[in-house]
Amino acid sequence: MNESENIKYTNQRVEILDFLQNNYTHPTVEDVYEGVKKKLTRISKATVYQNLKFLASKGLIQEVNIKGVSRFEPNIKPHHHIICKNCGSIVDFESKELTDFSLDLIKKMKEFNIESTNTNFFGICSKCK
Amino acid sequence: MNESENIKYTNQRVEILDFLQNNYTHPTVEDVYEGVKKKLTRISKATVYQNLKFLASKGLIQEVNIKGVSRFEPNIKPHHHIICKNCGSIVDFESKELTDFSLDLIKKMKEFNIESTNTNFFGICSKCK
DNA sequence: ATATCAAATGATATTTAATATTAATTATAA
DNA sequence: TTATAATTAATATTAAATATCATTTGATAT
Repeated sequence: MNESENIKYTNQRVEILDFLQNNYTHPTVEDVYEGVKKKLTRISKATVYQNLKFLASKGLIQEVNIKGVSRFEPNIKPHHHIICKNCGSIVDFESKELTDFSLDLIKKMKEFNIESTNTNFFGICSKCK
Repeated sequence: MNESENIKYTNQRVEILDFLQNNYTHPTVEDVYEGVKKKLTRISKATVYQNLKFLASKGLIQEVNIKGVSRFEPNIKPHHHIICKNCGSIVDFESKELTDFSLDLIKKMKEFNIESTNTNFFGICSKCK
């Protein structure tokens, strides 16, 4: 983190960030809460909510909403998601090519000031088929 | 609708479908409820929920989840969305080119059986900037 | 035209995700 | 070490969505 920003490194915050940086399954708040509780048994779910929002606002993690629920991931590079319609599992798909293609296509849209783009792919994963 | 499927055309269902087919603002359930209530004053919100789900399952409308809330639209062709980060307004972006490009890119992903794709563009709309 | 019956409705209760409030606690910098 | 601003934890509240179920309705066969 950026020392000029005066960020407090509390135990809770460190554990939440650590949990997420070792987890590429796109966990929900509930998942993070359950995971972190193993080390910090007295942590409150509100703290998990607050810190996930906070860490995302600082750009240290990324929030992604899938089918109405927020999920969090350590991969902060622009990327896309492949989502299983059946089990809901999510896999990252990094493709600068796709991001660039999308942004290039949208340039003609003068009314909107486009800043970012992301593509979701829906299908059936190998486990489910 | 498909007559072989034995679908009941209730007043409520017809009004909900009609409301949506004249509305390209991607209304929420609440929006649809408020809109339809003008004609069917005694309609229940549960009925709106049920019918929107039903109509989407029949492919007559499309459900899209933006920032955690479900929205519904009459445009059932594959398309993409441009979303204002500030006011939340949503504009359709039809581009077979982008859909095809995306699907073509993902073909190498043998584990997943990809069926569809959609891209969200985030930015600031003309009103907000 | 009427009876039948599965489907749909509406009212309400419940669940779930997320946010808000606030007193007590804690991390940092002076 | 102290001051103080941020953070925590517990709880309350809100909002979206789903579940339940008695009653009603619409399509079909007669």
